[in-house]
Amino acid sequence: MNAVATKPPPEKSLNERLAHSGLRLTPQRQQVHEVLREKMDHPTADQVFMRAKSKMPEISMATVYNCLDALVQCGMVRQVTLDRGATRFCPNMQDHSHFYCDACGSVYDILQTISIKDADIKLPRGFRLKLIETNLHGLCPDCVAKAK
Amino acid sequence: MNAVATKPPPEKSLNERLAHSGLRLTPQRQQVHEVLREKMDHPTADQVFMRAKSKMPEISMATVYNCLDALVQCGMVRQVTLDRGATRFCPNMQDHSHFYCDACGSVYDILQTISIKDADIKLPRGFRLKLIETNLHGLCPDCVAKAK
DNA sequence: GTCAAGATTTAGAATTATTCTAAATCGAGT
DNA sequence: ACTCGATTTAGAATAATTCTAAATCTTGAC
Repeated sequence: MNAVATKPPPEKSLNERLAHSGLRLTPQRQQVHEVLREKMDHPTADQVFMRAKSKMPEISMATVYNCLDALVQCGMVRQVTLDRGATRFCPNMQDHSHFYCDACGSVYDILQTISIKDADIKLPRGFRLKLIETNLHGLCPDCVAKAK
Repeated sequence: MNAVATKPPPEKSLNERLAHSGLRLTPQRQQVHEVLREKMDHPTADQVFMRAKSKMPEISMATVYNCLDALVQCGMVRQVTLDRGATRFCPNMQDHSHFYCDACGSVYDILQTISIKDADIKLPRGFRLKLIETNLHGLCPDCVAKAK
């Protein structure tokens, strides 16, 4: 071992971000983060639990949910789908997208979409693109008003 | 009553679409569809159930799910979020979007997004847009290969 | 260093969302 | 009227997530 700074330890940034959100760096949070980085296959909470458990057998499901929430909150992890909760349905078959109010959870139809042509998405070889789903997130007029 | 064709009955199109998918027009399916069109607030299955139940007290939750599935299948209704199932997580905080394989359910990172500027979305007055989530749907290379 | 306060973890129960099952009913075509 | 397959129903089962209360850990004040 030498005393010279080598690589910055990868946890540094995690610690900083947690701290910035008023959260502590714990072995469980580290472990969950590590599991996610190890195999970036977009696992479910349950898969994360099983993988973390193999390294840290005492970890519980509730902790995995807590850790995931903490990591999302401090910006180290994204939820692939921003919703958690019941599926919603819409009888409007016109081409349109949805605006989600992050404050009150309501959903509005927005009569504008991004077409596959306009988007000009370059996919890796072999993928067949059928549809682009565009979800807009922000505040609805009511919640903008309340936010003052 | 007269024999002259007046307005085409609104069920016509529903019936046709159901038929086209090999499904029958039933009072329950009509009712569920009507509930959705009556108040286009993107209700959950449970909300649809309660609203339908007030007009048709014997309807069951299982039927509401069946009807919603039938309506989605025949193209009369959209699921606001295309996922049903567990939330997935992703440690990649680079700006990117997700490709969902509709056949096998796997998710891939696509290092390209549509920025708020590029999208040039015109929202009604009062909305504050914070983020655009773009989800790509189609077939992954493996499933394209299998599809032959 | 010791202690109190607050944060975190834990197991398990509770809740919520969805799917499954098996029996009853319905409806189209004969 | 009869049959067959589709549909509906109630309720059980499963899956996903959240809640609860007790135990444990950490940090900062002394």
